[in-house]
Amino acid sequence: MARVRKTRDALRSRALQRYNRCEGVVGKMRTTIKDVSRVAGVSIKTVSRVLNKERYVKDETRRRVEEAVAALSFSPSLAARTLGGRRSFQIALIYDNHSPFYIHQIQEGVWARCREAGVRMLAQPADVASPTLAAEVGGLIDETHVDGIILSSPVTDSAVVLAELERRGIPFVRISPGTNHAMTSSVFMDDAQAADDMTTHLINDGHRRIGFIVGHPNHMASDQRLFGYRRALDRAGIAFEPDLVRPGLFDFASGTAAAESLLDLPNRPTAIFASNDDMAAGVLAVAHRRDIAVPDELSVAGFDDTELASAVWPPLTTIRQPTRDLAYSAAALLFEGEGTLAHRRLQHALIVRGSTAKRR
Amino acid sequence: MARVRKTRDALRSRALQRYNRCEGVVGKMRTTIKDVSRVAGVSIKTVSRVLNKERYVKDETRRRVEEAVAALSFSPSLAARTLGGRRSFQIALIYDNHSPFYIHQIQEGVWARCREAGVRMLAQPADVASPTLAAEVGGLIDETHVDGIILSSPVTDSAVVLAELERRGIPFVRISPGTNHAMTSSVFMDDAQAADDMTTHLINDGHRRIGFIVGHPNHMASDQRLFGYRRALDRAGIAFEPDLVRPGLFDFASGTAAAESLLDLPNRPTAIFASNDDMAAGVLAVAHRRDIAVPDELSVAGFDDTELASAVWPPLTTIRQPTRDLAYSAAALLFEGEGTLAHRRLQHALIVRGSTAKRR
DNA sequence: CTCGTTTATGACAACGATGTCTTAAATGCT
DNA sequence: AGCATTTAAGACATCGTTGTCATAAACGAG
Repeated sequence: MARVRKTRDALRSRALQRYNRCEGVVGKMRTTIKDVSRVAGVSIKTVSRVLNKERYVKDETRRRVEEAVAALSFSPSLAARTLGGRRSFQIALIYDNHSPFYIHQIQEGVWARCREAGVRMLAQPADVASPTLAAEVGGLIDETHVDGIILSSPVTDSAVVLAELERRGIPFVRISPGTNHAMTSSVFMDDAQAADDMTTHLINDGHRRIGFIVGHPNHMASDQRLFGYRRALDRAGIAFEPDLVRPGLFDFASGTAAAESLLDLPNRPTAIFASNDDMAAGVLAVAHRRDIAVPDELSVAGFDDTELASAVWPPLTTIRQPTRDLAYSAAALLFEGEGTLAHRRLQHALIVRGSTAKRR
Repeated sequence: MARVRKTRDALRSRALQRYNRCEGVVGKMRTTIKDVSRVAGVSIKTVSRVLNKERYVKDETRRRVEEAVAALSFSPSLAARTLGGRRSFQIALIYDNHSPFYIHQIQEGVWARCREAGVRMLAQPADVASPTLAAEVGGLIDETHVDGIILSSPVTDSAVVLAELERRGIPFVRISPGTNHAMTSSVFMDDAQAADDMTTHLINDGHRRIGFIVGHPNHMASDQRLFGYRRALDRAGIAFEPDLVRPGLFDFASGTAAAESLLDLPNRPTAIFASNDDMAAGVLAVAHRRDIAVPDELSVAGFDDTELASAVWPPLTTIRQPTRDLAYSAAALLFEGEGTLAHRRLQHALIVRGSTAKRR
């Protein structure tokens, strides 16, 4: 037995040497499963089995193959796997979001889960306003054979994209969708409740005139945050004043514009709640420019708790949205979900920092 | 002639109908080049020629094929193209950078150029400190067959990665490399000159004690910026004081830490120049906290001109680094370069905003 | 001890494109 | 008109895996 083993090992070792020599001479040919099978002394199918952790491989055989893989530092061709098999080991993350912080966290979260699963992530920017969006998504799927898709807001609510995905029956998960919650798998937080929490916090601080800057109209979350703001006012018995609500686009510039007009009001608000941190930073800038002390004369609140929230002065009271975790969970759902419908709600948190204070 | 044409068209039209019917019945089989060839009434090779814009296809034939492609909304399988052909229509962008703003712009730029070229971009986070980095990059190349690679700082200066890429002879371009400029294709700006410009600007404003916060030690640009700072001091005949230089990590927290210690000095600086905007924002926060007026009592300067620079108060005087353009150019170089060595230097700009002022 | 079942492995086709080679028709030149 | 060259299109092998099927050995039950 030991004798036989030794001979076999010797044979394999010689095969390895031959292989190495060849590589030196011929130049650079790709290392393939065939090379591995030769070195390990098994068929390519067996190597494939080991690679895919299939059953019915003897421990001893598995060991030999794994050794060969390591010795040749072999990485199987995704293209071949995709073409031959039923999986592509790739998923796509489709987003159209203009906040770098936000999408950075989304990418991070999805990527982390993909890495664990040994799956590649294709980050795909898109334009929800484009009339060719559905075709582009379809093309992406055809080209790459992705096994699944993760949609980030606002692509989550593009009817044409959803229809295209349904038509193809490709698994997908939505991150913070605004519509049809029940129809597809998704991960989300309660935007309305979060906005309600923040508004209530401001009310508890004695504020009665609270300005609100709405988010980008493409994002369903914008409506929900506005809804939460109104609900909190209602509950507190404070009349809703349309004048105190201004449109925004989730970016700094629209935040400053909205702040200017809010602070121009004859009876200006004592607090401004912006639908995200970027716009809240815009409010802070306007306040500074006009020498309005924050938080003494004006409380300012944001939403998202991106890095920006702590980078401005004073640091923003904001809602911590578990962005990275949402993304991670979305990927997890995609991998574990196996086509079943599932939902995951993650908790938000009210983060109180220096930009808000009791009304004086 | 017209008769023949008509008959042909009729035949093709019927083929298309048959195809559509089949799809309805059988379910969802991928649309392949074969389907296109059937509908267009040509061989698959001819379709392939049209797809790849090869010569030797009659205009009339090309038209027919293009019509068929459109009618079936066919997108060729990247996996098959990769496996069969010599190109993969994919490149990888490898980065390890903790500033979301920065990498967002890098991704944006590379992606824009890729889109023009009809090439997919694989965004690949990495860890320069990881001992397995080279192996991971090698694995990436083997798995995906990428046609080329773009390296973003600090991966640009990982000796093991560079060696791996050279060994494989895969085309690559570096964005803002710190070392061996001449050896590989790259796009960059003059970090030393930019830091020199900023320092000189502060000196011209009457500042003599200028604090400096160094960037992340992994980034070669950090050294160069420090070098530019020293050069400007030298030229102005100002003695270099090691006490005025503090280490940083390119993030907000390290900026505040450095600022704290600089402002604790018995004879504190009248200006602080941070090696990037995130750290400069940290300086601003500390100044606010200590009630040090910016820019009246303290001038603060950043570097990069990310969105953060305009989102803080006062907006930062900074160096505009053409990040997006660097990335775009890097991709352009990769596509046009054809293996030749090339370099592209892009201009930086000194952006003066409210965070710096003449020394009082 | 025999027979069905599980375990373990290999042979071979298939995936959907491109590369190479072949062939036929059209064109240009004497 | 005759021949070389260019243009145009197809047949078929190929890329590197996985899926399917076949087959042999080991195992368990009666």
